[in-house]
Amino acid sequence: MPSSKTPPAATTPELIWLRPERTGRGPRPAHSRASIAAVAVALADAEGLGAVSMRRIAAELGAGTMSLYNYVPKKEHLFDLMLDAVSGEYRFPDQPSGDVRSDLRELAHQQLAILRRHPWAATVVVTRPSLGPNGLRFAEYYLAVMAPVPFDSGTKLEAMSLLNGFVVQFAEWERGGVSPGQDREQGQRELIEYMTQAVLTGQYPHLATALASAGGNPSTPDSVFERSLGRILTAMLTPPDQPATT
Amino acid sequence: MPSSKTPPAATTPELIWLRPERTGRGPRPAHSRASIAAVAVALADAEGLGAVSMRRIAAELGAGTMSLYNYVPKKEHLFDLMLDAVSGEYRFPDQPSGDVRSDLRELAHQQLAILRRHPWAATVVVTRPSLGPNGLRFAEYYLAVMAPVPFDSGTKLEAMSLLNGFVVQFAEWERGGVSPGQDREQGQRELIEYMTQAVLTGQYPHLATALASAGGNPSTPDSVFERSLGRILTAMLTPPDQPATT
DNA sequence: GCTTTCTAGGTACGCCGTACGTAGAGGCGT
DNA sequence: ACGCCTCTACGTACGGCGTACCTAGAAAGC
Repeated sequence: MPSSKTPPAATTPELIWLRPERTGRGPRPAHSRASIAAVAVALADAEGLGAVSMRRIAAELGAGTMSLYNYVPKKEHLFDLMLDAVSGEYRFPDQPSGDVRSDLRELAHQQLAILRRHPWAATVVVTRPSLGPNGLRFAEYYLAVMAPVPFDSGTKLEAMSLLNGFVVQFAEWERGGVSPGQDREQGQRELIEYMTQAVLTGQYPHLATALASAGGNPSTPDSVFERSLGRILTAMLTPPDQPATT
Repeated sequence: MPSSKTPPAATTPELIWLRPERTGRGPRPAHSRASIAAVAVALADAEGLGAVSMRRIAAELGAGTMSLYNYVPKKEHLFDLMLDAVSGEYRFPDQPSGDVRSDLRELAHQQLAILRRHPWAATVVVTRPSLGPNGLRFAEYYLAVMAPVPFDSGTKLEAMSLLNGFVVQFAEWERGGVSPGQDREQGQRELIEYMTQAVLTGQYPHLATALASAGGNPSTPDSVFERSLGRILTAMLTPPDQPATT
């Protein structure tokens, strides 16, 4: 009776964190998930996400292309590893300060800093929100910060998504929404040119006045972030059915 | 003196909306940006964003691969066209109702409906926020809705980003953050499995309790959307420096 | 020591985006 | 009316991609 051999385990898991990095048999691997992730992160930082290919990473490691597949079964998993690697850059205090709002603010600032250091990460996190060990650390600390707030856990996690989503969107917006090698300056200029000439058709009166008055106050990205963050925090910490209307 | 021949116009614009669709010379084109976009949208709806390739679209149109490049100079521009095509699905009333909050709510619902009809659109909009004619229509109507609100235009546009960003993030989250052909069910199951076993290590006490209490109330996606939307609206409509703390 | 299980890596397939060149159609200036 | 000149259509080809599949050989367990 083969019952002690573990039930067939179905198919091998798709989630990389469920695959053990090493089983103990066979030759010692020459690399590790961590080192692979580090190389990939460095490459993406230097040349953009588009430069990250299995071949390239393998070459950078001095390995054969296909050897990489022993560590990273699919390219998507590489992104998971990269994301979790940069999530390791968070620095959490041993204890939340007790001031929920300012702790959340600090968390958001760290997240923004990380996304600025690794601009590709915003793109990745939005399309592949995988929760590796460092992602869990983040969630854990976040929940610790939120401990004094009297919401149920589901609501707290919804609020976390709200906050994360905002920071990521902001980072992506700040990047100018440009693809790898593109010139941000030119993109901005052309967008303004297009909007200006669209507005001249008279079909967009409100946009016209908005555009006209926009020239005045060129507020810095940081101040925009600060203001919007304040709003988001307020929204997060408002009891669920507070708003009077609708 | 060649001065009447128009100044060199620098380089051809990168923004597709700045390129005239047709100049009037030469043979009549057999296709149009609109028809191309329609084909691409249908294909992405049916087989996912990954199935959208220049070759495939051209084939679907009955055209040679390279002919497509007469209409769409780069693949990225194809995404711009697709996005603006689905943005054409918005239905705006002639006049805002005057109830800002409920008009914004309606706008958000329409946006969510569109993103549910075209799941790929969330991914695209986040990496390539291009503003085509229909995008401008949206912004215009949004500003009309916001007309009674006494913020300056910059702040209103920031608020729009907040709202858009939220809806997009929600749609992406709802999709389960899975890549084209992936099985969402399995992804969810594996994620839960991983979190469960991670929590068992005792390193994540808050997560543990959150996970334990989460089993109770399996709130529907719609109710989550509704609640979070309410918070976002509150955040948007709160005067910029209202919050007392920090 | 034998077996079993792992790692390393080469080869090859079918995709992709797109640079470039050619052929011909049709509007415009004269 | 005619010719020019610009535009469209599209085939060919290049370099790159992810990865399926296969062969060797190294080390851990019995």
